[in-house]
Amino acid sequence: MSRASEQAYSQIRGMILSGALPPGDQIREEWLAEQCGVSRTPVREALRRLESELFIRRSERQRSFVADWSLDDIEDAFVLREMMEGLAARRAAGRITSVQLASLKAENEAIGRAVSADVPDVHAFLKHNKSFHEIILDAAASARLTNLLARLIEQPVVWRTAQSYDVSDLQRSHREHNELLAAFARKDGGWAESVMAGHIRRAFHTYSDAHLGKKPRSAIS
Amino acid sequence: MSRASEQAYSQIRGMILSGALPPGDQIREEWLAEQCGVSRTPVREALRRLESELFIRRSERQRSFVADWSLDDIEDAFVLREMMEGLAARRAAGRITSVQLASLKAENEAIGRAVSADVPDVHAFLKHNKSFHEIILDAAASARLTNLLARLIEQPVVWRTAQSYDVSDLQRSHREHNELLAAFARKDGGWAESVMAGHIRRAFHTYSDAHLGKKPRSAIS
DNA sequence: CCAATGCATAATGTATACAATAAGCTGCGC
DNA sequence: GCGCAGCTTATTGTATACATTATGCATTGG
Repeated sequence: MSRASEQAYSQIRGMILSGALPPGDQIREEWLAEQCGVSRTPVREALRRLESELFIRRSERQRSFVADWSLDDIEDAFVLREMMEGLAARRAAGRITSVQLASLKAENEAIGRAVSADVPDVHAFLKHNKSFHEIILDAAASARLTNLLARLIEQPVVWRTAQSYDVSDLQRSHREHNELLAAFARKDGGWAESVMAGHIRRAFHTYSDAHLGKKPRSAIS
Repeated sequence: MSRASEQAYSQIRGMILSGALPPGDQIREEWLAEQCGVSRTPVREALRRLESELFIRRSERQRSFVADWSLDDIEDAFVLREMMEGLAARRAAGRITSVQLASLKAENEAIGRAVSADVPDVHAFLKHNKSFHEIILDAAASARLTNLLARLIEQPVVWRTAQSYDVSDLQRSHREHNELLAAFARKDGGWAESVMAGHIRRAFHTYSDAHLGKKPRSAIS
C-alpha cells in the first residue's frame, strides 16, 4: 500500500483499537481525511479495507460505522481461528524446516523470558507471540490460509484479549507453545493440530472470563 | 456497491472467468476504465476487491496481473471450503427453521429436475445449487463465516469446476443434498458436517480428474 | 395533530487533473 | 559488445471539483 493510503489505514485502525472511535459511531470520510492529513481518496481505500476486515460496517445507505461486536460474534471469530490455526499447525508439522523450527524455539524462549520476570513484559510477550504464530503460518505454506487468517487475527477483540491475560495465562501459553514445538519436532500433524486448537480455545475462555465480570483470577495491571 | 464500481467489478471479474483476460496477463487501470466505460476511480476500487479475493495479484511495484493458480492453490481452496462449509452445516443443523428447511427442499427439488432431464440444465443446476448453499450459510448465522466463505466460493477455479461436471456428478450432488436434508431434519450437526465435507471433497476430485487429462468419465458437452 | 411531500443540507460516488514513481530506451563510456 | 546513467514514457497514487444520493426538517394538506 502506498504512503497516504497506508497512513490512513493504520491511523483509522489505531483509532478504533484504542477506543478513540467507539463502537457504533458513525464516521465520515471527510472528517477522517482531515484527521489523517490526506484527501478522501486514500481514506476511502482504507475504509474499504477496514470494512472487509470487519472493523467497520456500512449501512444499506452507505454510511460507515465502527463495528460493534457481540459476544457471539467474538466466539465465532475464535472458533474460526481455532479451525484455521489448527489446520495451519497440521500443515506446518509436515513442512517445517529445521531453520524455521529453530526460529520457533528462539521466539518461545523469548516468550519464556518475558513471562518469568517478576513483572511480566506483556509487550514483549505480544511481539514474540505474534512472530511465533507467523512462523507457523509461513511453514503451512498456503497463501489462501494466510490470507483468510489475516482477517481474523488482527481484529480488535482478539487483540484486546491479550491485554486481559493473567500471569498464569501467559505462562501456560508459553508451555503450550513448547508442546507445539514437540509436535513439530516429531512432524506429528494431528498432535500439532490438537494442541493448537486447545491453545486458541483457551484464549477464548480467558477472554470471556475477563469480559463477563467473572474474573476468577487477578488482573495483571 | 455503487453503480460504476459494481459495473467495473462484475465486468472485470467476468473477463477473468471467461478467459478473455488470461492468467498472468498484466492489466492497466486506464485500459480497464475504457473497457468498462467508467473512470479509473471505480476501477481501482474494483481492482482492490478482486485483489482481496485473489482474482488479481499485484507485484511489489504495484502492477496488477491476472492471478495464476497452481493445482496446490486449488486444493488449498477446496480444503478450506470443506472445513468452512462443514462448520456451516454443523451450525445450521442446530439453528435451521422449518421455513428454511422447506426452502432447501424446494431448491433441491429444482436441482433434481435440472439433472434428470435428457439434457441436464447446467445453468439451472448452478443457480439452485448456489441458493442451496446460501440458505445453509444463512442458517449458520455467522457473519464472519459468511464473510470468509464468500472469498472462497466465488473464486474462478471453484466456479469453473461446475462446468466440468458430468451428468452422474450432478445427480450424485443432488443425492448428497438429500442426505444433508435428512441430517438437518434430525438436527444432527455431526452428520450434516460429515456429509458436507464429503460433498466438497468430491467436488475437488471431480475437478482434478477433469483437469489432469485423466477424464475417467465422458464430458457433458 | 399527523402524515406526506418537497426542499435544504450533508454525505458518498465519480471524473479528471496533476504528482510521484516505475519501466523502458537511448546513448555514452569502458 | 556490454553495462550503466540519465532521460523519456507509461502507470499508478493523490487531490479536488462536481454529480448523485440520502437525510432531516419544515411546511402544507388532511
